[in-house]
Amino acid sequence: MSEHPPFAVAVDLAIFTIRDGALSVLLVERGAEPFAGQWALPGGFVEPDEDAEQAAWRELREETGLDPSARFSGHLEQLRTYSAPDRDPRMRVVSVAHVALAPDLPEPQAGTDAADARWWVVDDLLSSVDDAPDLAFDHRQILLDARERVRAKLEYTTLATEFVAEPFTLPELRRVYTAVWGTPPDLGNFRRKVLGTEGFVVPTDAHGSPTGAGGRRALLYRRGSATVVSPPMVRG
Amino acid sequence: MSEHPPFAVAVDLAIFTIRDGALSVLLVERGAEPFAGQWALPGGFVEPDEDAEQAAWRELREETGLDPSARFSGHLEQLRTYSAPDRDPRMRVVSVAHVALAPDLPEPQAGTDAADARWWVVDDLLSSVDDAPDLAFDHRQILLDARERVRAKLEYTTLATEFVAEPFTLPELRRVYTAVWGTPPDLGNFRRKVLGTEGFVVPTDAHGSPTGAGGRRALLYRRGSATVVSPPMVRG
DNA sequence: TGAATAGTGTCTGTAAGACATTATATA
DNA sequence: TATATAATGTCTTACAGACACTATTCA
Repeated sequence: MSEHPPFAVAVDLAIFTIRDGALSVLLVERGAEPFAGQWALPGGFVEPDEDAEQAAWRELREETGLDPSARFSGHLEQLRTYSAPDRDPRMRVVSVAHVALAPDLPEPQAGTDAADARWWVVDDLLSSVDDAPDLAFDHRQILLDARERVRAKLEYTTLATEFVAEPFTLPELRRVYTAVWGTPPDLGNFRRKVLGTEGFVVPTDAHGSPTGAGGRRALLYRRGSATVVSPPMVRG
Repeated sequence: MSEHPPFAVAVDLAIFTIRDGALSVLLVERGAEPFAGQWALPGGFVEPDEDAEQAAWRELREETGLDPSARFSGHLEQLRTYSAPDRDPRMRVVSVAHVALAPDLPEPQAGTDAADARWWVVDDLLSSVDDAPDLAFDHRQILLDARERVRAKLEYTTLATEFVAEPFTLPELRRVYTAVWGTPPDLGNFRRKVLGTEGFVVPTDAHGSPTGAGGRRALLYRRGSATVVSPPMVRG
């Protein structure tokens, strides 16, 4: 036990957002071996003076091209660590995977060692549609676990509000659940649950913009201070 | 980003059991620096040919002195990874912490580099009672997170059955919840929930042993195939 | 018989499921 | 006006909370 073989420690990120009503994830096309030309979750190595969470924040800023000084609107949390001995053909690398949620980020920029970067519809990636790429490393498994984490957390937390920009309407928030769970929660019951959970959302006195297709204009809300929903919302 | 500084990767284990009605955790007294003489969670370095989970199983067998060939009755799962740059004064070590649950294990044996090993009542360790020791490294934080994981998982999974040896009685199972949550669930409601959840427990036709103090003898059950409890049990 | 423990039954309140209905906007 | 969307209301059912009651064992 006095041995401690050298490892590299990396972070990988599943950065989710809702685009066109679909849960989407940011992938980068690898420019270097291994898996050059294949799509992968963004990530990088942990530096000597930072912990995994700091490294994840740094990668998040780099990959999304956000101003480092700008306050990130969204959520970042550790998912789990992947450590199969052969998960990277070059050497022994353990990856501390993270999940990030954000409202409508700008179109991504290809990073320094990425050939390209773009948003993908998660269900397309995971249900093996025709033109869905194989993901590099064990990133398909990470993405599966990350999606399940997000699905589960929508049930018993207020995390869904991290997917919408403030101020937001309840129909917008409901579309988050629809995208993540694949089926829309009942309109009336959804409103009852959200508005009946103290601190889930706080009302403003303003109305949203016209919907474009006609129809009543929705009221606007901001995030409340509550983080847990008890009893949980249930998946349709 | 082509650098990847060398790290050591370790696993640490919070091994829980119920002893004398109290949630208890196995600690080892460190025999070597750093933190020699202090109490710590058992753990060790990940070997080149194994992943973190395999390393955790190996450490679990070593620390509990179980026959490696014997089937372990219990549960092991990854908790989270701790990676603060200064968490080990010797060098850069990231630790993939795990949680293990087991019914009444035998008294532990001190391992090769541990001066001693014993069970501690978790609440005594975490509420800073007089003779409660400071834990080595960041193990107090790991233990806090591990306890919260166990508390939460009792709510929405059948994990409590991993704390009792088969066959078991419902009063025994109820004492698990009492120990973990600190307050006993209502007797009748507890039975209704457990028996009403398909596959939580399966009845046998046998009765348990006399209680010693008089009283009706409880029926015996085995674990069912269900893993989730929905809607969840709620903490008293 | 009385104390201790295991097990059953019942009333009540809360909240979810499944709708129907009303309100406000645009074309 | 018709249509589309947002918001509210209502009836029913499932289930948890609280607690009373019965059953079985030992001293």
